[in-house]
Amino acid sequence: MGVQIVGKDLFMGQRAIQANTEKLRKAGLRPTRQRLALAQLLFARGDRHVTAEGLHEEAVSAGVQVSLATVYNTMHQFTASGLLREVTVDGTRTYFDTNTGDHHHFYCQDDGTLVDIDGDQIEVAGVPVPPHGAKVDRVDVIVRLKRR
Amino acid sequence: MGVQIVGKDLFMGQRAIQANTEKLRKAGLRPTRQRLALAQLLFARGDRHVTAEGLHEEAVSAGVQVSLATVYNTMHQFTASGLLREVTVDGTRTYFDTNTGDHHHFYCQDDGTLVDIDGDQIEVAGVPVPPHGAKVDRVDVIVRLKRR
DNA sequence: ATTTGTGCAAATCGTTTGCATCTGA
DNA sequence: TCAGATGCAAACGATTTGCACAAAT
Repeated sequence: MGVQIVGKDLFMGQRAIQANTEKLRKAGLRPTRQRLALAQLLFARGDRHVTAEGLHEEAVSAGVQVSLATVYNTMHQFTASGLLREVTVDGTRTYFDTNTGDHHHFYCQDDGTLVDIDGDQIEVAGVPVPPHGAKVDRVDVIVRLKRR
Repeated sequence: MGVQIVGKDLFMGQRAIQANTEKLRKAGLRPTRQRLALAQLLFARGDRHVTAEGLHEEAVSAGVQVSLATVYNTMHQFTASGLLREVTVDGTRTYFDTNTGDHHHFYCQDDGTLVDIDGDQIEVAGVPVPPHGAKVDRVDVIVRLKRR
């Protein structure tokens, strides 16, 4: 007991299933097996930065049966529902961030690593008034790092 | 007089050719016909944000014979030489910015437009010390806009 | 039962590369 | 002359899409 079989995937505890089910429901998404499993991988351990490809590999090696296309779809749905946030730093790959709060990023250009910077730490002053008919959606600060 | 034929392209004045030739030489690049033409398109009128695809179209409709592959190569060479700067905002396309000085950007998410924000205007305070062995290469601020 | 999600494989898009051919110094 | 630049077309990798099938309410 305490472990329920989700399809063929037995890595989620009863608690986790309930928590994620509720999280998905609140976001207006049906708690399917794949979404539950992906949510578990994404949200179980703190803040993460993942690519679709990366999450797919993780899922597969955790024994979750899910296609790469579904991972892409799911991550976009999660993003649209506010469960994830897209981070664009590199052009060649899209990162998804499980931290949807106010924060910024270090981006290590040498190895493609992302590290959060708390929103409280950085202050951006002097943002000009947006052009006519537009309003500020978000301000992203990316601190690009290179090897010393 | 005043207009020299560059291959089949007669849109560059003698002055422009000389100016761009020198600019390329200083950057350590041989002033070929294509590079001269692209430099002219890029640098003739103030600060610009261009995609490779966009610049290629411009070149073609200006009567410049150049392939898309060469435009890509050239823009990367210009970037490596400090004549251009790459701006990553969208993931699906790479923008090149003729403004290589200290500045930031408005990004209009609805139509993909970029607008410069002067470096003096914005101040970023509180950037944490970079992780071990890394140093700050650059700080990018992207103000994402949406329609009001 | 009806709506919504999933998987697969093919299509797409921007970008890069290999290589034979030109061209500027 | 001859390193360096160009063009073309093919290769590429990440992402998206169309559609038949499966699962959730």
